[in-house]
Amino acid sequence: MHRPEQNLLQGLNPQQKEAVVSNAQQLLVLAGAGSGKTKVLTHRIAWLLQHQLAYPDNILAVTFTNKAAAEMRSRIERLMQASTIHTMHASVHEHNASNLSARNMWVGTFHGLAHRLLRKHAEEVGLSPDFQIMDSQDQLSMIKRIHKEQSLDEKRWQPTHSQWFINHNKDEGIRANRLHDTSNMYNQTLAQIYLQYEQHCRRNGLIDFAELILASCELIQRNPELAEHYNRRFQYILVDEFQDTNTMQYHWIRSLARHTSSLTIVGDDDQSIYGWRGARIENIEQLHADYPDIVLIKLEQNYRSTNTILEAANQLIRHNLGRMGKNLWTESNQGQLIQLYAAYNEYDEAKFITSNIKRLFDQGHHYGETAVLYRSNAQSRILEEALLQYNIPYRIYGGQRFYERMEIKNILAYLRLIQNTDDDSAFERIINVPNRGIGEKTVQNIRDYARQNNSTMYHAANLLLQEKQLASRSYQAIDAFMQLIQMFQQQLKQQQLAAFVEHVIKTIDLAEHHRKEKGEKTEARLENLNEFINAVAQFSKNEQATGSTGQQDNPMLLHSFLAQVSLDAGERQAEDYADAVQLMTLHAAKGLEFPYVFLAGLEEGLFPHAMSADDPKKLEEERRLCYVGITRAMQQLFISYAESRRVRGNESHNIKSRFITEIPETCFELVRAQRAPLFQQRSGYQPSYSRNAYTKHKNLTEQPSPDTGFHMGQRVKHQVFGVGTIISAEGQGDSARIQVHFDDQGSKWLIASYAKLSRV
DNA sequence: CCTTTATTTTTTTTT
DNA sequence: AAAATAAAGG
Repeated sequence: MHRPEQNLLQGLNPQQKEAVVSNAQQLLVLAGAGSGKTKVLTHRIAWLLQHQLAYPDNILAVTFTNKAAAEMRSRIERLMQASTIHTMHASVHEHNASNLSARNMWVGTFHGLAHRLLRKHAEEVGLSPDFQIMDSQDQLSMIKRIHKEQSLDEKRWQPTHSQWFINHNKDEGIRANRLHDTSNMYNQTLAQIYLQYEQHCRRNGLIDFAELILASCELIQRNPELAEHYNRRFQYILVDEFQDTNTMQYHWIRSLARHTSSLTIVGDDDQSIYGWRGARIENIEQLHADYPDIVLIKLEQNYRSTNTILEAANQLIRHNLGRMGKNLWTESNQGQLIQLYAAYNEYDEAKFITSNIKRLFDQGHHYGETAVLYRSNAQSRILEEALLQYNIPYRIYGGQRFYERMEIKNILAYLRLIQNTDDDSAFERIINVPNRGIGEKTVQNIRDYARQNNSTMYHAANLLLQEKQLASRSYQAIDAFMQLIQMFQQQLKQQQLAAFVEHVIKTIDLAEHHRKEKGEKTEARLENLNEFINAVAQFSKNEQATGSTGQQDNPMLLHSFLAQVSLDAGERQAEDYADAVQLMTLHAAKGLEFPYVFLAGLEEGLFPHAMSADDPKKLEEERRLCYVGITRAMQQLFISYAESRRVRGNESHNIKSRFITEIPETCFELVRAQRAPLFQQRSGYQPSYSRNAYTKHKNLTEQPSPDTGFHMGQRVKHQVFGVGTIISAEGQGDSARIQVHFDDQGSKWLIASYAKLSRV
């Protein structure tokens, strides 16, 4: 029989062990990609429990994504079941067994946990007890409304900029009333918008993401007793992905930890990729300043990738300055070289990727072993088309999320308005969905009236009805709408929540509404609505099982459902278990690993993105993003770039990404055209359907080639440069270029259609 | 006030 | 290329 310690420490390397058992008051674990950081975190928690250094409710573990939080929770639960923690504790504290449930542990995202704090103490920070969370879309619509109210010039004052301004200040802990720089009109106006925004939020009972963190910080700061309470409770605070924390999140940790709690910080400065969202890589340095005695442990042994992949990653990231310094190593074998493919265009790239996936599948691999990673979501469409054509099952993460779909946002807005009539975003969104004859002018009326009376739009609409200052058509329409909402409010209590939601959808006849709109999305929309009802049913079931809500308290149930929805963007659960290729952005890929990884679109302007080109700091973040991408791969990595690509409707030509050249050539194996010929000389006649690049490309590679094409390695003669050998070629049609190494003149790129080469 | 059509904008990543 | 917004016509 194993001693319990062996269960938890078995298979760990010395550094990992040290991190798991450390009794340092502050511990910083710099954990490279694939070095087993989640393992260390979960095992450390299990270790603390096992040795009775902590009960579950003494532990606070913070991550960034819901996925990571769920993963951590389930791994801890598995460890607790496997080891003898439960029995050991139970024998000592039989009377207190309920404390031992993992449920008492606070494991979650920053936003999720902050939300939990605020729910418990809403009044103390002046929040309405039934406040709701708005996502960035809702936030933007509120800001647009404010801009309209202030009648700001739409060209000069962009709502998105105001949004950035507000969020940025909140992330730094600055409230509107602290903005004293009124030296110029510009700052004055922004401060004014911010102030207005805060008022609107309060009036509507809404808070945004940044507010969750900021308000809970203020809560702790202003209430020494509460601070004391949570301080004593959370004796062990563990933070994952620390490099992605922003100023307020770090503050949040500090205010909960003070000096009495033990801090375990895990992070990797090389994987900081959320600077654009306020993340401060400097927080790692700040940590040393704030806690001089902090113990540093580096995890540098990688258990994930082959030596080749690791070498590429190491060499790439060396181009960043001011790193904390870390060099990953592995005992694994060399592995295969990185396959580098220069595609003509994005379709050719997609074909390269799909045909390799197909090949891997034919060799007996599962589709699920493969991931395709890209810089921006827009790239997924072409890949998707190609995968469909090859009949390869795939799953796309991110992009259009479930709860962000229009039809879902609409039904959510109904539910939000039913739950809280002060929610102006919800009110505006659905007052005329489906069409009930309330046009822009009437809405503007309500908006103005609300502003005059400092009230919410729902309230203003009621006032307008009472005062009968409306044209009879609008009067009837608004009256009907208000009665509809009131009726729903009463019916909410009379049936199961899911049934109620179904009832709402039926009553307002969203099915008919979506049938009327053009396009072929109707079916999908209705399916999504059904899925939404299922989600509600599922949620109700879970809530009732955990007993946190009374059985028949529908308003409460609806309230917590809405809160959950805004915090959890809603990954599609459907087809979760199907064997499918995984498509996602590089950001979404962090923390994951796959045997086979394709990095697509490594072109200057796309990756690194043009937005980052002029700022060295941003460029370094792009490089870290690339580093993250490379280190996702376990067995083999494929990198591709396209010579030309359609961006926002028009074609653009880009050179290959600097990141490719920063990786040693010895790591690569260049993939040339998969089938001869390399390219075709443009013929005089172009059939009309060849405007579709995909069709064109298909013709190019799948039909036997006419003899007019040139081949790699072929000897050719140029009128000026003389005789040479074809060493490379790119593009097709007009843009087809070839690189010829001339015997006397060296290598030159030539446009195939102009060069007038003759065969030797 | 609604529907259809023309025009303009889009900035990349997400809790 | 798609989505959001503006303008026109009914």
